[in-house]
Amino acid sequence: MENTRKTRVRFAPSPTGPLHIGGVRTALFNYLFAKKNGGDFLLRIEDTDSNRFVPGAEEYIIEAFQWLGLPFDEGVGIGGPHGPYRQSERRDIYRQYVQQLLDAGKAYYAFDTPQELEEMRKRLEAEKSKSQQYDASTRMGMKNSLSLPEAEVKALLDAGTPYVVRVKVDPGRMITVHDMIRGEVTVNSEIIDDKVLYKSADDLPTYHMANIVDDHLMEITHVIRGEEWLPSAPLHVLLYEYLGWSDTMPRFAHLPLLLKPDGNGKLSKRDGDRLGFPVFPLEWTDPKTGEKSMGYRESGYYPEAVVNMLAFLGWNPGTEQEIFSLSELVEAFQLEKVSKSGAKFNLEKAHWFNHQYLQKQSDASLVGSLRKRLEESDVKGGLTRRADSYSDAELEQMVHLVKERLHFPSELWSQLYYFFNAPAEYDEKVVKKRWTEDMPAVLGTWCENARKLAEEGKFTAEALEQMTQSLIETGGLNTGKVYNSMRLSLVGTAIGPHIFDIILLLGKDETLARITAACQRIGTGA
RNA sequence: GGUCCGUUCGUCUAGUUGGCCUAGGACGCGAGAUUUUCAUUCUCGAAAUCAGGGGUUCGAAUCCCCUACGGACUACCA
Repeated sequence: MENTRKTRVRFAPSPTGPLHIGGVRTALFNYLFAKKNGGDFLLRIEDTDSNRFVPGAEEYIIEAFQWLGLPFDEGVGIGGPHGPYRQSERRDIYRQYVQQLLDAGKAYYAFDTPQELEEMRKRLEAEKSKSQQYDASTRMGMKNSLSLPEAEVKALLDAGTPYVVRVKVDPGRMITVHDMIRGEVTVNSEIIDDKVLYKSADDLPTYHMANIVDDHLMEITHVIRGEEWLPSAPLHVLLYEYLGWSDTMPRFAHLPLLLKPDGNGKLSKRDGDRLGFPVFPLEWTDPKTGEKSMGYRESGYYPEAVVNMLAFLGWNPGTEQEIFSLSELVEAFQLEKVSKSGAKFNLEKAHWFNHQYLQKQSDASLVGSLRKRLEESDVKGGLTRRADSYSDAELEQMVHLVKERLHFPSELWSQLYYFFNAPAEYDEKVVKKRWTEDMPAVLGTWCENARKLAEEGKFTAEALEQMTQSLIETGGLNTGKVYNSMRLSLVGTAIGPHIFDIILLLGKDETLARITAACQRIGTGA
């Protein structure tokens, strides 16, 4: 029977804010598992807490997965035969199953007010009682349909007294969860409390109830979620039993947590702010405070790189391959290979992954972001030529020169700015180390030679290099000093690709102008 | 406090049927090579007595027990 069911998994976030990167990883593992097994990947929105609802969060989640390239087969935004997929729209469905539990004596009404619950906890704490929970050992002292006479319960109900429905957990049973990652986890039912299943506050079930009902109705075969759910998994197993669904209960897999890069503990939004890296896939602006949080997309990450990096946090194929496309990940993925312990997020490695994916991009595809930055500079002024005078082909050649050293497209400008701005000043250290008194004369000759070559139509890398070499040889000059002085004149400091590549892209006129300017300014200024 | 989960280089991890592990790879770090510079690239290197302690065994990172430490959970939140 197990074999005949199609694999179906779900990602079930709450719309309480932007999607955390840990949530993205949970979703990714669900996706990989589903696709590996030819199954479905659903999106269900768990909005049973009206207090924490944040406008825009649902849209954010959908957009994030579009950007990441992890499409859902079914769910909010797509539809499907098991809808609605938003829990707030499933009230009537839940009510029916809560009633079933009530009728079967597996759940009961409780009328305790928040203050009364608070008092109970304080009292039990003062008594140093082993457990401070609402359970078999305490429920008879509270106001509920188990402790109160039937007539009183009916009167309370008829009067419209607010109530919750709690699950009735009988003590003394061993409940075991078969976790695909951790193996068997067994607990005594006495440590499970009579959790609230149905809230009076917003007339909706709690996570525990909604989750079980939906997973059953949506024919979910595997529940793959974060480790924070492991402690409540036995309750869920019990609920499947109470509802009579044990035979189709999904298999569980609890994923290790994503930890802070430094110290211990769960990765949080604050860590991102503190350490300056994105914790969310997309940029997010808090609708209440207007506070902005950075996103991977806006920071220049490639979605494929984010996916690849996330896949390797807590999972490993067991081979030495690290760069995986999505389809390769699907192919290689095995839930059994997910590690048990939490994984610290590593920013350096994230950069490295992005570097790898940036190298796969074509030069032409990077021209756009260079041009955008160029146009911004043009507005500020100070460029040697107007932004629109540069052709795509020209920019593409520049991109080609520096691509291999980039981690992000945004670094293009810091690697290429000198093509667009003549040096405003010259790096003093380089001047001291490389520039000699005879340099103006040497470079003056060089300029004359270059001009001659240009007249002969031989302003090429080969010819220029040959000319420079013979100039050095005949003059008995120091190679490093000459080349670096040229670089200093052209760039302003000692960085960049091969000097003749720079010269060719700068063009004859700009090259000669910059060298001439350097000879005058460095000679006289210092 | 209670319950549960976890613990191999700084970090992510390989290792899962005990011997091929004097513990492998990657990121980062260091050195060297190449280069006119910076970066890239390449090569080499440092880096885990496998949390600690007891067993079992001819032999343990791998099996068992204990301890320590870390984490999660313990709401009418998910």
